[in-house]
Amino acid sequence: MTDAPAPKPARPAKAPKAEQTRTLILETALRLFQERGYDRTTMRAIAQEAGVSVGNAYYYFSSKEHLVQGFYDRLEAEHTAAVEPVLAGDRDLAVRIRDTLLTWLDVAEPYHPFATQFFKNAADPDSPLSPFSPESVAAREAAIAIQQRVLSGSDTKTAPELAAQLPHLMWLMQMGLVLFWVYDRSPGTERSRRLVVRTAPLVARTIALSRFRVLRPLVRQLHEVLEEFLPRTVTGAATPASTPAPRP
Amino acid sequence: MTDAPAPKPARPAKAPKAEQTRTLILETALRLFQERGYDRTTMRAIAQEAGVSVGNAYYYFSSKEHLVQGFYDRLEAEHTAAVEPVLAGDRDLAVRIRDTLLTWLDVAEPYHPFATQFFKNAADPDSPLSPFSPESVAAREAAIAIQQRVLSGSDTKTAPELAAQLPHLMWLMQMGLVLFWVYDRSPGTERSRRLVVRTAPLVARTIALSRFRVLRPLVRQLHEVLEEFLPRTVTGAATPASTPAPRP
DNA sequence: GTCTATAGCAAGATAGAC
DNA sequence: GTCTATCTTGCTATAGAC
Repeated sequence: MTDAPAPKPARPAKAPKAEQTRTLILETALRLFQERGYDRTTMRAIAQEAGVSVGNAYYYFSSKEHLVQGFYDRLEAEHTAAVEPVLAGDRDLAVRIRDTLLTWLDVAEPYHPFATQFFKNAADPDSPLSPFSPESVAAREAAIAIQQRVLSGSDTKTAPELAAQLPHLMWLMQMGLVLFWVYDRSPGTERSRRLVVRTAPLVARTIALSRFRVLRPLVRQLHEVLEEFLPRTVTGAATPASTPAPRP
Repeated sequence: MTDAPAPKPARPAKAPKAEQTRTLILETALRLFQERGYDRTTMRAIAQEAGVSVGNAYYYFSSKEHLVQGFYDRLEAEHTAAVEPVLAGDRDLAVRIRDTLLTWLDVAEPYHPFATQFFKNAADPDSPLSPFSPESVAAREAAIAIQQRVLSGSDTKTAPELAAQLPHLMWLMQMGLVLFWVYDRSPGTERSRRLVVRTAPLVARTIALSRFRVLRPLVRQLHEVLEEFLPRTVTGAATPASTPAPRP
């Protein structure tokens, strides 16, 4: 292979200049968000700081919210990377749950000041930033996949009925933690960490207990409720034809 | 006493004119919210429709959000009234939980279209509309008090350790339902109703089971976590000196 | 296809006069 | 307490340069 010195790359991921501008705008926005907070960062300021026109910023990101989606994806990617040692480590379920969530708190920590500010947009059902929105499918599925590995890599056996639903359920719990974290004003979000440390064993124990005889009818009932109300169990593979009727 | 014909009233609840203007603005706003939705109701429109200036509207309500607080309080009052027969009725816990929540859904139903629009503001920790904000204490305590009556009026005995915390916990669950309801796009929010019907027996059963031997350590652990993380157990009466350190 | 410049709208919020 | 005028900012639109 002769190495081509030409600056003309065979097949750039996108037009290189465009991608560059796009990244520049995103980076600038994220930086300003972190410096001044979401609300106090105007589109004008982002454009100016990035050295582009307002129109150009809107050319790449059709709204201020869409800029945040970039942050969203980055956070998920960072967590996925950072949590790897945990998933490959200890097999004790309580430890795995705890460390997975603590890792998320670590990764998210630097963004806490401005995350709280745009969180309200994430809570809007109509916003693309909502964790339940179609735009967030990728990040959501990645997060659920992590929970699945938390479970499957542990030495705890789960009630077979719940196996397929537990990762999704645990993701919901994680959303609860995010909610708590957003409201958490303690220094270093110490309270959120403490909540995780205290709750993880509780959750692990509950999962383990779900195989107990006495709890069988309860678990069965829970299974049915989840079956009906969870959007759809993880990764289309499992549970082929269990929904009574497809919702249009 | 000579009756003074002067327009100077002895001690009106507030300056009468002021109170009148305030109420007028609030009623107008609530009406417009219901007619057009939250976002599409401008402060200009509210002011115009109420026959006052924009500045005047802001004199009484320092932001658009503060206008919604009025709605908040009204909803809580309506629920309190409507739920009375339920609280005085059947002693079966599952039934009480179910009907209390169904009643809430009934009361809230007319507001669903615009409630979803301002919900995002309620999710902002810094907003006075947040259910956890100081401004919402009144509505929150009222809601928790209802849950307390749901429990105390039932024939189910609860684990003594959890007794003081359960109402608060059930209120949290109710907040979860509200979240689901906000996202619920099914006709007549039928899915929310179904969720209540399916979940209420599950919750009642879990509460009943909490007295079981096997679950004792779990319940104890749960108690400790709640003790630490619930803002403070209902109505200052109970649990006098259990917090480790008062947060400033 | 990428980008600038600029003008303008809508709507939340504020200042200061009366 | 109330008003008018003004500011701010997210967002759109257009016309045109490269």
